Amino acid sequence: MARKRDLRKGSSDSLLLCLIGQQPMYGYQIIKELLKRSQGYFKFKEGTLYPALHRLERAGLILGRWQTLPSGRQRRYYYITDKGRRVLVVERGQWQEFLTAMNLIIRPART
Amino acid sequence: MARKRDLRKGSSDSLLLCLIGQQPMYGYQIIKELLKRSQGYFKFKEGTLYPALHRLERAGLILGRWQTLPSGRQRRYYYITDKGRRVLVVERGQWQEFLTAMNLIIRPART
DNA sequence: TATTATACCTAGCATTACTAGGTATAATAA
DNA sequence: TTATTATACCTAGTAATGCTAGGTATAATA
Repeated sequence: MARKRDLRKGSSDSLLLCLIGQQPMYGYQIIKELLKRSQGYFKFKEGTLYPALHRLERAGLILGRWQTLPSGRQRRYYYITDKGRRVLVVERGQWQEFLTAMNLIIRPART
Repeated sequence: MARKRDLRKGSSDSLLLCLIGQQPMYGYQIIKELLKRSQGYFKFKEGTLYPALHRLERAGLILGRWQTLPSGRQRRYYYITDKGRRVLVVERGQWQEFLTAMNLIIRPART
């Protein structure tokens, strides 16, 4: 049972949208940021992250722009779109509903 | 984006294990109970539930026993096993860790 | 008699996290 | 100088799982 892996299913896209909503970021940076901010919990793999970013961009929730550093290195920065912000609000609500429902089962009120 | 569906991925098995740990139940009853206790949130489909129960049984976390009602109708009651209880404790911890990590990203402490 | 509720099951689809590979440059260590 | 590590992007294919859509069968109700 790959529990930890599966727990993340369905929350990854929201997590990325939320993070990019706080500040534009590029892929490699997102991996490092999630690792740091979650105190080591979220170890996103590239095979998870990049396809997820492409999904979000195809859905119009984020927008990627190539940026060239003085060194010549290329980075693709992602920005949240207006649509992305609207979806983020909805997803926050859905996340809360999900938590509420989970708690009703996991911690049933004593009768 | 099938968000609600995906949010459940990875939590379904734990949810079922938790419920059966509270009281032995049969499949049809579990669907009704989850719907009732979650105030309408968890609408488990049969195509989700029964394969999940079989997974849990194959993993030795629950045990199914056929029971015949006076009417002659057959029900398969599932009981949590000792192994199931141990796994449940672990999964509870993993769930909490996951929530903690999510909150660190979603609700970053103001600096 | 027809419909609904009960009660179980499964094959196949869609989605997604991950493995394992690839390309390329810059910085650092040996 | 050369090798390694870090940075920075990408994708094909695999495994896992929720769901659709079908199936079987009985009991209760309209």
